[in-house]
Amino acid sequence: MLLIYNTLSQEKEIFKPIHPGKIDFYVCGITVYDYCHIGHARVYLVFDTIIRYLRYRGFEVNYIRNITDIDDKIIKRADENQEPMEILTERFINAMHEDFAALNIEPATLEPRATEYVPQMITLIKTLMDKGYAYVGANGDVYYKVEKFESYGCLSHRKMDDLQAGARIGINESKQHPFDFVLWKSAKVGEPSWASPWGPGRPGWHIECSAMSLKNLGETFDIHGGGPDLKFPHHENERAQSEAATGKTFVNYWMHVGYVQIEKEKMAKSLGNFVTIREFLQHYHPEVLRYFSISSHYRSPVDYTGDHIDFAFRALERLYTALRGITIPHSVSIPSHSEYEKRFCDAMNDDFNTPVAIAVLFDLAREINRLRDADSEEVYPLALLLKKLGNLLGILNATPEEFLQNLNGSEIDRNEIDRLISERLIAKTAKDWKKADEIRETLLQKNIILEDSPDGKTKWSVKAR
RNA sequence: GGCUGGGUGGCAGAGUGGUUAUGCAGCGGCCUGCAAAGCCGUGUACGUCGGUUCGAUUCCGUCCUCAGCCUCCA
Repeated sequence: MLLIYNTLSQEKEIFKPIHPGKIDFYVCGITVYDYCHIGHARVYLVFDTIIRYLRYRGFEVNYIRNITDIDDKIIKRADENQEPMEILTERFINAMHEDFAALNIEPATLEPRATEYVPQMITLIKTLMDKGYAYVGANGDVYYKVEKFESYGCLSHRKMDDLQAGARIGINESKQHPFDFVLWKSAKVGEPSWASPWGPGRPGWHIECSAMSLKNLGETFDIHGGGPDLKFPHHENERAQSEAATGKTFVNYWMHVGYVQIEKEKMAKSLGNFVTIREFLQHYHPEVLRYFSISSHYRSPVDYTGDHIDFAFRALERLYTALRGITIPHSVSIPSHSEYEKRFCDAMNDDFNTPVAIAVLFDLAREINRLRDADSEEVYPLALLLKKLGNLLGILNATPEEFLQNLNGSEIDRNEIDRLISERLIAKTAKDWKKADEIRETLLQKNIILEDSPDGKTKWSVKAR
């Protein structure tokens, strides 16, 4: 039994897919006009983890994650850069793919681009016009008539009356109601445009996702996810458009991830307080960001600080240390009915409780350490299991050495470290403890920590910053 | 002002009507040339004030307080 918290009902519900064994999953993707930041990373890392787990549970997951490649901000940025919009979007789509790949986020099953679905959007807007849910405003833009959709506000749990018309929304005389939102924008000079029954123009943001999901997943599908800031108005509007057009339930389960905050404030492009994924990866191993993203529950906000990133690093360090130096014989297989795996699944089945699932990993690591200290053969199946469960969460994919000796952002190189260790071994053999300790201290100053093994060898790792 | 979600031990972070995760840090021990790592042991935690209850951190109400949304935003 799998429980999923549904934003619409605000309750955990037993998950029932429309088609047994198959899940249609739509997540709103990126508007491509800049590099992705840590806030984006968390959302897509979270859904990646969820989808990995669903697939492990045997579901065939059809994962659609769109790209918004036509939008006001894109046009503005292209204009600022004095470059064609397509060149700009292509560049940031490529950058996004690089970043996501670096984070080991599995590719979506399909990645539709808004500009490829303009005919479907026009058809959808026509349907809304025919049904009386849309009108052409005085300025030539086409608007959605919010008041006609009775359950408008249900998803974001607000009533039309509470929305305080005009309080924070500028008065637009072309609209019949302040909350009516644009479906089709008539073209301005020099802007990209498509022909339509309402003249040349371009689609509004919300209609994109309605059209792309309708085309690829049908009128009703299982799960719709996205960042928390999309709940209102984007998802509310999507729902209003889709349900008005088809007369069917749009989505069965709505999922929203918590914010990434920085210094107790939301991280956002518009606030300029963001750290990009690629900046992060210059200093840290990608799994550190993943661990940071899933070590709190996906619906909770998390605060991005150096300390919290350190915690994530240290936690992974412990897991990798448990696996370090264990060479698993090929004959060993993963235990089939492990209590650890059961606890792990129980946690994940409860609305993807990754913190509890991770706690199981640590219990496993402790057991591995114990068994290894006791020279027990039993260590091998458990090490395999730890790797398997870690991989399900998208961590422990590297070798312990790759992770523990990740020198990104360090000021010392591998050869220098090896040289100093050799020098120290000579000193140690001569029982010159003073010199041996000096070398160890020198390396520690550069964030390299040494460990002497009983067999006389010395291992090194990078310390948390 | 409306809506949403929080306030848990030194920090982070789960969870539960009674047995009180997990990680980091601390303390004691084992191990080590010394360390590190690891192992063993160790901590009168649940914002306030009331209520329900044999018993509440967990349920209900009050209050205080934090964050987010109500405009583009993952």
